[in-house]
Amino acid sequence: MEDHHQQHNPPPLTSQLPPLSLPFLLPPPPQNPPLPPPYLFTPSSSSSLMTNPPDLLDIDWVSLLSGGTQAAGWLSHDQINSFKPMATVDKNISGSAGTIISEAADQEEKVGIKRKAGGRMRKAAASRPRFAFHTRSTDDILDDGYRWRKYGQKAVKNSSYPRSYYRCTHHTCNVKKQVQRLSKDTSIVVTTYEGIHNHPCEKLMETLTPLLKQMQFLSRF
DNA sequence: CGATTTTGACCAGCGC
DNA sequence: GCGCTGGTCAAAATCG
Repeated sequence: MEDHHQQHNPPPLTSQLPPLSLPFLLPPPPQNPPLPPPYLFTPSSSSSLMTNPPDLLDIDWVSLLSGGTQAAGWLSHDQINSFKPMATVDKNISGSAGTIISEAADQEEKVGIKRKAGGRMRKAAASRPRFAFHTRSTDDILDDGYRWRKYGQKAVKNSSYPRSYYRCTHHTCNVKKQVQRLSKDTSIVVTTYEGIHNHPCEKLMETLTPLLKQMQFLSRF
């Protein structure tokens, strides 16, 4: 890994700005179009995943980037494009679009899962927000601005492509995601997020820091 | 040399 | 109980 530009020394005025959060940056959710029907994701039955998916038109970046559990707003292509500067998401999905296809919080609670592996007890993932979405992309990895470390890969039934398991590299963050390419339509990548980031998006902050400095400078006049 | 990826092993849940 | 499957661990390999 190279530098992460962490030795930026912001001017004193930085501390006077309001705390930064993603919803602060996002436009209000549009009234239309209506939400598509929910597509439930059952961890133990990947074969039933995404039968009859909705059109691959829009992606719910509000939920995706804020780690929310609600498909609160469906964004137009223009709105998606307007987000390009705030994250490098578009780098890997340029010419592509995606959509939230499921929102399955409390799944593990429902089935009462307390897993073990390698002889160690795992933390029960109680009420971990979990949702999946499609992206049409040649790249398996969607650059969502966070840093991930791969901790496993598994061949799954009824799919000719393996499923990859990633964990957020931030020390205190326990967010995970699974990435899998659809065998039915190899141009589609299914990404499932589990949990909520408890830290800001590094790339987002990198992108915004110079902008904030500029705003601070201009606000002095 | 630290961070990340790869990959085989391990384990729990589920269906039969 | 047994086999199958999915999720995770951790040592080794690889990368930058």
